[in-house]
Amino acid sequence: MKHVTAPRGTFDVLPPESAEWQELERVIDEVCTRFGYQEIRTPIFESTDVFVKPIGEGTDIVDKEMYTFTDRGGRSITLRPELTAPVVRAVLEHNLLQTLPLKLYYRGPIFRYERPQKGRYRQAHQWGVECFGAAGPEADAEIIALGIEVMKAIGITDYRLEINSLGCDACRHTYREALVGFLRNNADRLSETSRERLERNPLRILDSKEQRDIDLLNLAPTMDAFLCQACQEHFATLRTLLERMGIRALHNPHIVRGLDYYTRTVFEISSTALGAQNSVCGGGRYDGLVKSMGGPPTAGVGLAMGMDRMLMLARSAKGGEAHNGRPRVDVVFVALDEASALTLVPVMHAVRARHISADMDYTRRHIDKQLRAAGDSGARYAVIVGEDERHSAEATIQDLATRERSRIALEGVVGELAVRLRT
RNA sequence: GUGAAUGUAGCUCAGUUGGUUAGAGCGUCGGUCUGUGGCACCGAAGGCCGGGGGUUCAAGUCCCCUCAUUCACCCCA
Repeated sequence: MKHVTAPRGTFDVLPPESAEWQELERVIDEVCTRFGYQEIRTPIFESTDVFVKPIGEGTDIVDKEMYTFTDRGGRSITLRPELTAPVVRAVLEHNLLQTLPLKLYYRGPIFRYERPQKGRYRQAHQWGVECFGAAGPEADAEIIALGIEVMKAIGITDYRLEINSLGCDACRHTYREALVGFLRNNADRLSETSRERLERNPLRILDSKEQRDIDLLNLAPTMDAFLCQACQEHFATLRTLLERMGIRALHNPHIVRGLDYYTRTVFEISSTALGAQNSVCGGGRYDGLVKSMGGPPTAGVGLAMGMDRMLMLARSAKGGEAHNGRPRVDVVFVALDEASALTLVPVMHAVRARHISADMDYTRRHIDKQLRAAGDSGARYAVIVGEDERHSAEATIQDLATRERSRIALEGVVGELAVRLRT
């Protein structure tokens, strides 16, 4: 094994697994479109500034996880670690906020320099949606519903949706003071890492996994008591809407999210099937983000889902299927000699032109082997031509499930297959 | 970035207290069957035992380093 290998934390997607990715991408496109979102594609890399301010200094992503380098022109460039900030950048650059509300979705790779683990990669893949210009809770509800719709469509049923409100700038600030005050007084009961966070990013302590932190937090003041009237109403209406849409959401006052730009609604979807990396989806409202990036004050809500993790969940829900590594087509053409192959190639081309999937084994091996491979691959029909058929301008069509054979004129093959496969 | 476990054929894994030429099942390819599959039987290809160094008469096996994966922490998708 002296080959060059894929870089740490990256992976190749090979067939037949690549088909699962195509299916997931198709579902994302379909559902987002159905909900009135349009796709946006932004560059894989951006100016480093795009991420530093919006995500926030002091967050792990900015402090130690970004792939940042200087290009030949001396510019600081970063491989995108998430997509909300690049989307906002593009929206402002092209003045898309002229027509509100603006509803966009995206999917693609993101990069974070982390120690790899199951469900955590240096090149990961996310899809997500962003809705700009809608301040009301209907937008929050729509986005959560959209996320769940996508999960349902690929067969994920075992998950947990948790929501919380962080309040607006005003009420969050008062809460923050209260929380910090309380934690300072009890600093000796906090874990070491949380004591450090007390100065840099105190809200993050809320979702600590340390038992001693959890115990202490049960006594700490909670956000609910500090929400202003408007924030309270927003959150209450969101919960009512979700309930009326048949979406069960648990209120977890300890959800805070890792990025600085969230306001009011935050939510997370997780599954125990993923081990320690149990979060599949995260999102929330970021009413201050657009303005902080130099745009007009604009409300925004969004969500991001990890495609790698979704596929892991979809797989564990389905269970493994056996494949023999061959492409799956409906019709397999079998030529018994060179002349037959030359006769069959144009016929196969015509079949493919009729949107019927077809393939032919060009190795010209023994008919036994060809039929066996055809059967294993899951094909429905074999079209066989050898010396006999060629002399009478015919082909043998065999139903691979029933083994029934019949001979028909070569020129009738396309029509016959079209009819048989339609049922 | 911290701690731990594991790396043997394309895949899943055996390989004893160090001891001839490193094995099995599945898969792949060929044959039994000069033109009709899934079964069966026979055969073949495929390995610097993750990489490097060391101990030893002798290393897949013991020691050190390194790379990768997995698990937990951290963090998040």
